[in-house]
Amino acid sequence: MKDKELSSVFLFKLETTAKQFRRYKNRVFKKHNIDITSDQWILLKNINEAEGINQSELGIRCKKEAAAVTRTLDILEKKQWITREANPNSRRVYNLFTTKNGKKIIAIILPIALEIRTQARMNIADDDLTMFNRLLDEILTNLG
Amino acid sequence: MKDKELSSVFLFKLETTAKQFRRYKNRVFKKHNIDITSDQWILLKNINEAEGINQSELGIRCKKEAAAVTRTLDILEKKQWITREANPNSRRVYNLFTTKNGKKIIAIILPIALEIRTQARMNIADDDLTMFNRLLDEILTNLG
DNA sequence: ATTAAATAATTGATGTATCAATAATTGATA
DNA sequence: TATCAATTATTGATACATCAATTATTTAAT
Repeated sequence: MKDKELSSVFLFKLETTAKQFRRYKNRVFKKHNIDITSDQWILLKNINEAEGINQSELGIRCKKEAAAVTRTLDILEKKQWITREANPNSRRVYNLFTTKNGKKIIAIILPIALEIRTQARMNIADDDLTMFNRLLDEILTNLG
Repeated sequence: MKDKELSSVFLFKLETTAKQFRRYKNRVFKKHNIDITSDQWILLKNINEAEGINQSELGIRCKKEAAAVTRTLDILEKKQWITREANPNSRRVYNLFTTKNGKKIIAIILPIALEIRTQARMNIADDDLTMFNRLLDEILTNLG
């Protein structure tokens, strides 16, 4: 492949694959009749893994902007899967917790999420994934 | 790295890198005072590479849904960079063409787009890119 | 202690993604 | 040829991404 082609193809493919992955997750959730999106799931899971985390930390952890975090949390709150609790030490901060219902839906989704990951990496060896990760890191650095 | 980690890390990184790349492009365009987004650019460039193409073919080529194509073309049309011409053989179809202004902006953007690609693949060898492409194809197949 | 700077979260505006439904037209089939 | 199916494009609804601006609060500096 020519140089120019190689560079544009891999970047295009990077974007379309990421988009396809997101679409795939959303469809699998829907197929299981779970009313959640892939982005809502990322936040929900991460709150559960760090109960009490605040919004800005959650945004850093999930690589989402504060504005997006705010709005997606509104949805999760409406679904009663999380709560925002006032932080006793700072009135600016909300601490985030999953609710009982939240934990229920997490328990349902976890095995499905595993299936999704397994499917996505089918026929790809660990070594290749490691290499893949390294290249993604390199690209991220380049775009830093 | 543990198996589970490896699988979830690489998928997360795939998505965040794609997102970062998109953000990067938009910022570079803005920095050059060019009023275009990365998605508008993809469509504009592809119309130019296949003048007369119709919307559904353009969508396939750019891996975008018809609805998204329609709306982004509305924007490009408003900016007077493209036109939708009635197809004489089928009243359902519009043929897409870049305008004079469209070609002007394309000429301005092309070298910038090259810079972006060059920056993104800095310090990455062709062989690695080829391998990277193969893995992306594999993942795409898995999610097909 | 006051003022200035930084931080946490929200809101508004615009653009894109996706699904679902629809309109208009064309193609296939019986 | 009349009907049914497929195709092309659009629109509506909802969610997310991003930038910019704003509010409220906290921290730092003078």
